Amino acid sequence: MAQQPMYQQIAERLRAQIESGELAPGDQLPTELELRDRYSSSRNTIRDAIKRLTSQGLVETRPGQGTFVTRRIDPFVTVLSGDPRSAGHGDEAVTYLSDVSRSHRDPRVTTPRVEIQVPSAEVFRRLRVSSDTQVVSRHEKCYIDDTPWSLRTSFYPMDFITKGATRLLMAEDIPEGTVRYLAETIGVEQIGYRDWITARVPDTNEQAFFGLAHDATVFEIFRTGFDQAGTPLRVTVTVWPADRNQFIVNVGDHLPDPEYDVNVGGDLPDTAHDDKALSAGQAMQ
Amino acid sequence: MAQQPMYQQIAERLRAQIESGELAPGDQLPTELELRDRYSSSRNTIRDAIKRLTSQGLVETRPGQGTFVTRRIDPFVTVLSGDPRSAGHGDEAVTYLSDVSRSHRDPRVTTPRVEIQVPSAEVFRRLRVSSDTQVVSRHEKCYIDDTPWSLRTSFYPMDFITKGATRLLMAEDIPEGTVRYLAETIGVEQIGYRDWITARVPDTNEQAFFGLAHDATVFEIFRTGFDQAGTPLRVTVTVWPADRNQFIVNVGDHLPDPEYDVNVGGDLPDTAHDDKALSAGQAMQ
DNA sequence: GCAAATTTGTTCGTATGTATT
DNA sequence: CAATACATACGAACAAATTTG
Repeated sequence: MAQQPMYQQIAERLRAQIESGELAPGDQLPTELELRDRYSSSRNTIRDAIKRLTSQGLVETRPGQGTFVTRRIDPFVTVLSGDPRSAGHGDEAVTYLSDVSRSHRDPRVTTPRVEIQVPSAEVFRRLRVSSDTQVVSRHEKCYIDDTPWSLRTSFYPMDFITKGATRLLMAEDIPEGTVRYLAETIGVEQIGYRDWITARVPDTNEQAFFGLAHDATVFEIFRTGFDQAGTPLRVTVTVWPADRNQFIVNVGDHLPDPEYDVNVGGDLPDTAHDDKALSAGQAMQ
Repeated sequence: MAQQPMYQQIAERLRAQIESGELAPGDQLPTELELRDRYSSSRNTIRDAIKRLTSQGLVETRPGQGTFVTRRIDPFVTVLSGDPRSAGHGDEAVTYLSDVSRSHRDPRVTTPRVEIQVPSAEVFRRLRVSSDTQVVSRHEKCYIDDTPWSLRTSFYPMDFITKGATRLLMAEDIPEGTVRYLAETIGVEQIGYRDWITARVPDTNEQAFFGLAHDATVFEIFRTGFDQAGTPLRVTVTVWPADRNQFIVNVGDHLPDPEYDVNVGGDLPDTAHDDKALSAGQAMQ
């Protein structure tokens, strides 16, 4: 029976203190030197233990300051199953997990940055243009309450411009939504869309914008809009940090309000994931 | 202009070799001692570099053997937007990214492990039972081609049993599906469901079952089924490793086949995420 | 505004343990 | 059993970021 390495044991003991509430969100952990003395080990072993907690999002370290128990953000909950004929990205309904903070939320989107470019393989496949074709891209940064929320880039075929949808090229918001604008201007109507959901680590830009560690997780959702002929009219790629975003898909009509799922039990759940209870339900046979 | 630390520079150089194909999937990297000599650093610095690549899923190390470029699994693609009246978890359509391997796929589900238990907070809130209520749980392990694919646990209210749906307690598959069984036996019909999508790190059981590192990512999807009265009739929690699973949500009718999104360009895309091309589209202003 | 103290980040060296071939 | 390769652990020194006096 091999015993666990020291740094994992220390990580477990610190984790227990965090999950028991002995170390509350926002609290500073003892310094590395204090922990070294407390656990009679070396500073490097303590650092290995803290790295484990960091990569699981339980703590975050700030150079020159210390290590702190992560304050979890009340997650933003986005409904992906919207109106097939109108929904662009940005038109999604956003719900919140807790009642208390709902009224304080303030979504904000930057003015789009417009580019003519040759898109990535993932995009041109979905837009069904050949790999050396230029397209129009519109890139926006989304915030809620000044917290970086998502990065969104939409791609449109170039011939929408030549057909008259010239406002796609303007670096300004299209208040009525690009879907309606395309319908009114060049008669291209969206009859539905498909979301393709993946997860990966953030690249350097995303780390900087969202303030994420290099080993954090982001959702990357590809939304392809289709017209009457089943032709893609748009591909929107949105990147969302997994530490502050969740998604809902409703299938069928007349479902109860999602918020009803949340607060019925009375108190809010722990902000941390309830690994223990779930593990009990899913223990190996 | 601060220069990057050595271990990050080395990680970048190794990453470049991997993404250029100079180091192909499955290839062994030079040993830590060889890399130490090649980059004139210490073994610990090399190990820090490799840790970065490991946490991003680019390489995996095997004690006693070496470090190898990750072979990416051809992802399993699951459609979440199914038939509102019938879909349980397990009835989803599964698509595959590449044509070549499609015919070789062989999904398999274990015999359910049935328990009477008090569920986690996340579950009892969604099932709308009070926090000390017992429910029936049915837990299954799902494989595709003998690759661990997902862990699924469904929770049903206890009074379904007393009303006559006793097969929920049997540790055996319900071939027609539990949704139809409940409709035929006790007249509880599902009119729709809601999926709630989150991502987190795997717990110890999940690491062991899926063969994941402690800092990998799993999707956790809560599916709540609702009956005619808008009452939850079932909550299914499914855990899917992010390295081998993607999801599709179709909104609107008559969308083209998802597979059409994939192979039109001819060749398959790189198995690695195309960070570069996307970053170019999303660079900071 | 500056210097000192504190705290984490990086890098090296070394030794020993464990897994695999 | 021996050789190889990664894993753990300790110690040390200096760098960089932040706070404090």
